[in-house]
Amino acid sequence: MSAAEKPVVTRFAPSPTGYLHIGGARTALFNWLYARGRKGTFLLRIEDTDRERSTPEATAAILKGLTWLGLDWDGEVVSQFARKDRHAEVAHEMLARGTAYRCFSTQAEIEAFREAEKARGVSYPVFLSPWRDADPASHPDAPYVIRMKAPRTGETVIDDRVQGRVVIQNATLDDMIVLRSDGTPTYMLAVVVDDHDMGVTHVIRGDDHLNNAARQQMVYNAMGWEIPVWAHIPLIHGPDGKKLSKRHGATGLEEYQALGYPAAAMRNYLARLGWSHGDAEFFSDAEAKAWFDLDGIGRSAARLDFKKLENLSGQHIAATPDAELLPEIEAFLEASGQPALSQVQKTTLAKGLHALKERAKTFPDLIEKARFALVSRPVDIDAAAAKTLDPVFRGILTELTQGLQDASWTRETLEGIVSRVAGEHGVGLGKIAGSLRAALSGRTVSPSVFDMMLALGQEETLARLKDATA
RNA sequence: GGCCCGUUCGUCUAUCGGUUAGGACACCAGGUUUUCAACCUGGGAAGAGGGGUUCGACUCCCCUACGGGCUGCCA
Repeated sequence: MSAAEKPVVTRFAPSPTGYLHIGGARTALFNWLYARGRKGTFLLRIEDTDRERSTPEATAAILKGLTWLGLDWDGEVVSQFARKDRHAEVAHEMLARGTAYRCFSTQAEIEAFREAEKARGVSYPVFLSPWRDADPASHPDAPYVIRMKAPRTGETVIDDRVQGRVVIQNATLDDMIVLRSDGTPTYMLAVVVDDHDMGVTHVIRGDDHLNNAARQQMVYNAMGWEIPVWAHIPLIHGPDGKKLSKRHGATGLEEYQALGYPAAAMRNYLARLGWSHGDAEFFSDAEAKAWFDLDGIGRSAARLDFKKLENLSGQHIAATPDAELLPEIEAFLEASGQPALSQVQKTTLAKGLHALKERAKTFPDLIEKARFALVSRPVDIDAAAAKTLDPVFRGILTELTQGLQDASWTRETLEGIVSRVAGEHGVGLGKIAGSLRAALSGRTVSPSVFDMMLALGQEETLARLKDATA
């Protein structure tokens, strides 16, 4: 059974040298969707073999980011560093099989070689170790690295599900080091050993690894292991088409959380970046899992488009049931360091949510629009709103207040009363709504006045009206 | 420098030799409306350039340009 026929096992393997990059998040999403849509397994491995740059904080940030994005992994998180003995073991097995050899060339010698070659005009100096076929009896008692005995001629073909058939001339590749002189494994060895041991069937990763795949495939061959299905996906660029960097603002996943995009919207947006399923733009996780396929992945780099993310965000907020939305809003408040909602605020917000979510694009946007429900009396009325509360309209509002005193608190009744009062005074509904809006929210921009009255309740509504007309 | 990958509206993309090159976001105009949004209708907007192959190329091949990646005892 080939890797393509076995139960799917994918993995996300970030190196813990910083926050979870938006590009990495998408790679994780693709792996997750592929596995989850096929009843497969999605594993997580932290590539922490670079002891200089790896930090526990970065690992924690990555796990936190994935958790927020809703990408759950199976089993324990694997630490690549913890598996170093296994890596060394494989390197020595390669030695025993004759597919690797000890190389005693020093870094200084190799550097000197490269310099000399370049000076001679050789543009791609391939270091050929003199120890490749040396008699072990001639080995000095000195530090050495273990190099893979790579084929010198012919070509290595990467059969990639996204990039197609990619051919690399073996002559352009040197004998890569699999085990350093200090006995630690290099990345090229570690990934292969780990992917093999973890049973990974599909390697879905950024195309910055496309060239590496050729050398890694050689390790699979050297060990007689089955080659996984390769799928090298294009990278994500900033809005300007250039490589993603700090300068573009939001490059870390946690920044998107702080910006107030729902995780569901993030998954939807990221999935559409480089992948498509016909004309599907707005979809659920269930649909994404059912539709996601390697064939739908594009071959060119995509740019980040915050406008589209925002639009999708608004659609997801509107589509989320109130009962699920409220906890998400509270989580956002906490994540962005804002004060938690009081019981009263929560109750009022919950009642107005159905109307608010239709008009908000992000959580901060929703909070802003929910201002009327979050402030307490006396409501602060800004200058523009105060203009609508002139003596004439205050009189009308006073009358309206009386009319609302014993009203049954339903939309129909409220609309009836407000238009009746408007009619009696010969003013348009718009004018009276403006004053009402000012009294209830203190602003000239707010949700529908009826939605506000319903969310606020009779008691609070009347109290705010009395405050404004006093 | 070398090797590898890529190039359809401003952006994300559909198209898998024959379409008036479709959709979405954004933008513009109009409509609706108690404000703002939302919503509805309409509009402008694309195959990098040049050679082939073919009855016919956005689709296949080559070259150029541009963009990206790799080229470590980093991952």
